[in-house]
Amino acid sequence: MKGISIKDIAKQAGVSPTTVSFVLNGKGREKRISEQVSKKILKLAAKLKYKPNQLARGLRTGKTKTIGLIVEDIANNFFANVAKIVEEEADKFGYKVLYGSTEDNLVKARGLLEVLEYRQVDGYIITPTPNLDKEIEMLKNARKPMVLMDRYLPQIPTNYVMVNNFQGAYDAGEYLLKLGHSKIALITTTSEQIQMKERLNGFTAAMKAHRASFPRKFLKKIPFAASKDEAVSQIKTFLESNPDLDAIFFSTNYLGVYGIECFKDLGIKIGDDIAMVSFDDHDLFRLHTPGITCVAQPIHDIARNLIQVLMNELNHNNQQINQVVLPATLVKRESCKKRKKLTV
Amino acid sequence: MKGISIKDIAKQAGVSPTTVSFVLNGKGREKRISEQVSKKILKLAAKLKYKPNQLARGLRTGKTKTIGLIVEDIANNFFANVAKIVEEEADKFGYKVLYGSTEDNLVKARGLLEVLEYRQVDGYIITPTPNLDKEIEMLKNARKPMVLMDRYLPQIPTNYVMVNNFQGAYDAGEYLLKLGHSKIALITTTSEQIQMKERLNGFTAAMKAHRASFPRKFLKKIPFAASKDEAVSQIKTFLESNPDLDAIFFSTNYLGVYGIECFKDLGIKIGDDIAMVSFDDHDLFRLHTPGITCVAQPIHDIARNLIQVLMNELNHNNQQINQVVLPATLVKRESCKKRKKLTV
DNA sequence: TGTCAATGCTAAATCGATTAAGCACGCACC
DNA sequence: GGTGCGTGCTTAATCGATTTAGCATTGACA
Repeated sequence: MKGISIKDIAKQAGVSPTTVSFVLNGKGREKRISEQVSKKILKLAAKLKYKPNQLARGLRTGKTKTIGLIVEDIANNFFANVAKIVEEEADKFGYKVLYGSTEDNLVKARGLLEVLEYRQVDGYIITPTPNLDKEIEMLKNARKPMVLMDRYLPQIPTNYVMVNNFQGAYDAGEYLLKLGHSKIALITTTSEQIQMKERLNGFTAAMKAHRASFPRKFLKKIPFAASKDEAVSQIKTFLESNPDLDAIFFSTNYLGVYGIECFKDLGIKIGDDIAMVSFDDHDLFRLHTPGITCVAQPIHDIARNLIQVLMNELNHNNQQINQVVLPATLVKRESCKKRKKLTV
Repeated sequence: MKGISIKDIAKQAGVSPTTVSFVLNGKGREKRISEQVSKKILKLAAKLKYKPNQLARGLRTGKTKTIGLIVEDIANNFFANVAKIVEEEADKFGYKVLYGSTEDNLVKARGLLEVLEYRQVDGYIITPTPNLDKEIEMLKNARKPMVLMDRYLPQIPTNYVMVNNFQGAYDAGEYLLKLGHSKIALITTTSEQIQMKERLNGFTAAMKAHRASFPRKFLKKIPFAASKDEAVSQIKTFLESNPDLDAIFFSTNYLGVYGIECFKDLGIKIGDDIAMVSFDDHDLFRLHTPGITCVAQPIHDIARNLIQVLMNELNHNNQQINQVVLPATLVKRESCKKRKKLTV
């Protein structure tokens, strides 16, 4: 039932637990333990399948070899994929992952942070919710290793790993313009978070750069807290009151998914009646008929960079701040065709 | 930097750490600590925002208040959704979740189990890979609280929570027959795992019950280890060599997704040229045009039952075995129409 | 007055590892 | 022969909580 402890090995080897600890931590040489004794201990440890008790070790050293991962929603395609690779990468360094979803809710995020502190995680990967500034600031001041993902807090310089939201949205806008579309709407959320702002900025910059008009009425913001049904109904209303649109850019994957649902319900044919691009890729976008053009995030790179930055902090107590911005890729599918009719 | 410990409270309250521990663990009455002292300690603890050190507590009590969750693939819709609810439910009982994906690979599963043991999790929720019998048996013998999910090992009586695979597949088969289809294929994996066998059995039972023929050549097994491209190409070959099929039942969500991809590539119109049903629901199935009929698993119920069974084991050291089988729901969409042409 | 029990609390061991400090021994050197 | 130093190991404290055993004090009762 109970595991093998360092004492058991010590007893069998006829030495003190200290000696065993030194050897098993690779400090045999440094601590001048003889080759003979070292070998004997290592053999015994292997034979008894000794597994150090992480709790005891953690209690003494203050390190748990665990990292906390806070995502917006683990059931969301993007976050689930990142989480998976984060876990794999962390494992390579001997770290395990404790995770939780915030639903972008401040209270939930606070709760998660509290639990993670309580569990003494060594480092944090955080998708910050709105107004999480104070908590992030505190972690920063406590010099906790931490990386933000998907978004950052402009007021607080921290490590982060993100996709280039501006460029992604810019590329999408430019692409639609080059296909000949001119009446292009942007459907986004009311969220004031930086990633959403950047997507808005990138899109409008593309419009401006190509001297295309982008009137207010072509910008639809869906309340951040809206339920799925509310969001779908708002998008439908928007579509119905703007029947002459050429194309729509959806600023996140779930809005894009809702959009498809609206088009389906309203009998609007994607590609033929209207062009669409969505931020983020998704099985649905790939396999939908027609396929949905999207701005894909480099999920593998994001996850790898997150762990790399975190490990840097954990191991070298780095002072410098790492801010990684990765390029987004425009994946062209059939949801965007060249505009045929030159007049409405 | 360092947290508040029980000693700090003891010092400030002018009592011993023992007393503080008793009170904070709700044993004040039992251990005959006076109301006065109890109140003072509770107030101080609240004021200082005392958080017990889980490592120390775990070291002493042998409990970590952590459960290990082993899924097949956290990036898979079904598992991600279950994981999310498992986490929420576990949280209600004060438990955190450590998770990992096996990719249905025995070696990965062994590695995960080892890490979880090493981390001293209190209980396990496991999606067993093939040939994991020995490890499960060992956990069982060690009386570790454990629940299997999605499948079980017929040779080893254990707790499990699953959907009724037989009934789900039966319903799907029967539904297709009642729509007038007769040449119905089943595309499944070569996996010998129980959940896949049951789906096969349920489907063939429906055929038999309705005296429909189900020739060998209508059963296609895709090698369990096949890559996505291999699988897609095999499905295509199968479709091309059986051009007169009325309908296809895919036994898992990812095969259904591959199927859609094949139909798309081959220019086969789902619903019109062929009917399809897939096991598991998915955003893609819901929003595809036409919508894909599927056998949906009760994800919430599954997750809730998993935690309930596990908590039972954890708290009452239950001896009895809990085997929960939940009903699957046939979600009817447009991918299955009534058969029109009575002759080919 | 002495015994016993109840009351209210504390001392100290414990979980299993890490680590600062130091002990004993042998050898070299003046 | 005493001092100093390197070698090879051990002792004991420590992390923070839990828990067993038990110590004072008080009051009841014979």
